[in-house]
Amino acid sequence: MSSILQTPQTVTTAAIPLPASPVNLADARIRGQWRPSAEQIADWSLDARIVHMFAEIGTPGTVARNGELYAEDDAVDNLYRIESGVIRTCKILNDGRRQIDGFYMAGDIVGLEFGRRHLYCAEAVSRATFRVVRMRTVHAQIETGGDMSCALWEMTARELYRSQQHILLLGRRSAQERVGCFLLAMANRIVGKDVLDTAGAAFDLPMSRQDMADYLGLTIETVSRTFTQLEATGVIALESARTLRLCNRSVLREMNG
Amino acid sequence: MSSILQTPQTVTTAAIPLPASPVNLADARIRGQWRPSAEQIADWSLDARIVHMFAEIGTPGTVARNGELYAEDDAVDNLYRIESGVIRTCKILNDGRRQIDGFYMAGDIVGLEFGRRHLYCAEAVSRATFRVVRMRTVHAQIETGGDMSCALWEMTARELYRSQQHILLLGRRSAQERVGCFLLAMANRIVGKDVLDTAGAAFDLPMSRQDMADYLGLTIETVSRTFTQLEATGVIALESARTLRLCNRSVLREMNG
DNA sequence: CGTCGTTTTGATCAAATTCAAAAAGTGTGG
DNA sequence: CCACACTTTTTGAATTTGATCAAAACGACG
Repeated sequence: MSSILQTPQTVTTAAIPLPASPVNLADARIRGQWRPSAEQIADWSLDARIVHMFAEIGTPGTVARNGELYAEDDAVDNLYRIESGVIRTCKILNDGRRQIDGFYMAGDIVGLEFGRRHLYCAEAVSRATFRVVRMRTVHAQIETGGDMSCALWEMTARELYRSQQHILLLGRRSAQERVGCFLLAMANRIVGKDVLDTAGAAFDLPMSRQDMADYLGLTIETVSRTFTQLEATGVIALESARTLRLCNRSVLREMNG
Repeated sequence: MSSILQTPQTVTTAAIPLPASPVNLADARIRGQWRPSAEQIADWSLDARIVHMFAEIGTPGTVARNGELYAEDDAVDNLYRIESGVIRTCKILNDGRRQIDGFYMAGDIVGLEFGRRHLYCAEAVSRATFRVVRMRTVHAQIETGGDMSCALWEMTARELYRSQQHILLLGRRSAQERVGCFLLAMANRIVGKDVLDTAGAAFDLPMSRQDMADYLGLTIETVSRTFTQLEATGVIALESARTLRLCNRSVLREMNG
């Protein structure tokens, strides 16, 4: 395919300056890992339509700790919106190794897959409450031509983003970095994004060391030891096994690469 | 819909300023990883609408080896459909560590993200040809109410599926298992799914050991040694560094867990 | 108080990385 | 076709990280 004409419009190379952007790139790079840039997040405002759908036609429910929302290979026919508690999605290899794919908390949507059957199961880390709608209903809404399918796309894209960050975490990071990134992300998630510099805010980790290990691709002992190290170096302070404070966020942020 | 753009475009490649840093640049990601169940795959027939869109309004283009389709943080404004060659998507941490997110081959769609800016860059493992359409055009199609948004959802869901498999690979598998799974997936992708038991078919790996290492979260040395081991145990046969045959697929399949 | 599940700590061990160098493969120009 | 430069791949030895095995400490709860 010999082409003589080069249209500079489409394909950019490293040599071509990026379009001017309000976002400081260096900054974006620093926090690239766990938090999408503010800009990115803004783009992803979850369609209010989804929220309303759950509020209006969702059926409330609860799961006890370790209870199952659905199992691996179950048909995909419900969509859940978590209202309280924490859900984990995970897969168990045939020799017993477990990989946790993600943790879902209030406001998160669980159960969204395009295929017919679930690849991962969904279980409650702690007792959780939620609302369910049937996928059939969601599909019906799509048929009506609203922008429901766009909302589904958005949600799936967000999941994809999380997965990609997770890949980065598992592929190229040390145990310290994994735990550090995880804690920073959890803190942001739990105490909120606005208290970035309120180093003092203590919060509770909802999941066990084993859950963290299975999310981070480490053993429970390594996770525990890493906590001890991070405490020894003053990066975090443990008030109890599950309650901690981030004392040095900049160190944690650096771990983000 | 008459095509507005018909001029083939070429991305200059030889001139791409790849810093000759000590950092090794490895290549990209694999589509069709880890075999979804046949059922799963069947559900995911890619909307023919997308294919036709590229055929009709896509602008052809090429990238040379190591050339860039887009960089990290570039605006998301094109969608690419690969026609030949291999593309990798990857991210480089600030200390030079690289993670390859996926490898894309003929028929795959590259560049799909919901956010405004790319999280990963896309580079050519080998000279590649493709067709581009502007995201703006795609969005316009969505507005018209067709099922384009459903197709986008489908594609994103497929990406998500692959990412999740990748997580499983990186989180809980040994070097041998990683390489084994990878080779099986590549063989399925390259020689086709129908020759599952044609153990003898030799095929070429399009990417370097470094690329594989960066995809698998290993070092290049470990990948190389693992090849040697797999050959020694008769699981694979290496005709040259890049050409191989899978001699014992059942062993490889077991590595999948 | 005793039991059970979780977390921490300790002592090895193994897998993968790192550092270093040789070998094999590619491309160029004479 | 060969020599030379350069890149990719393989191999070796030493080192490091995290895993494994084992047991103690801690906490919640009947």
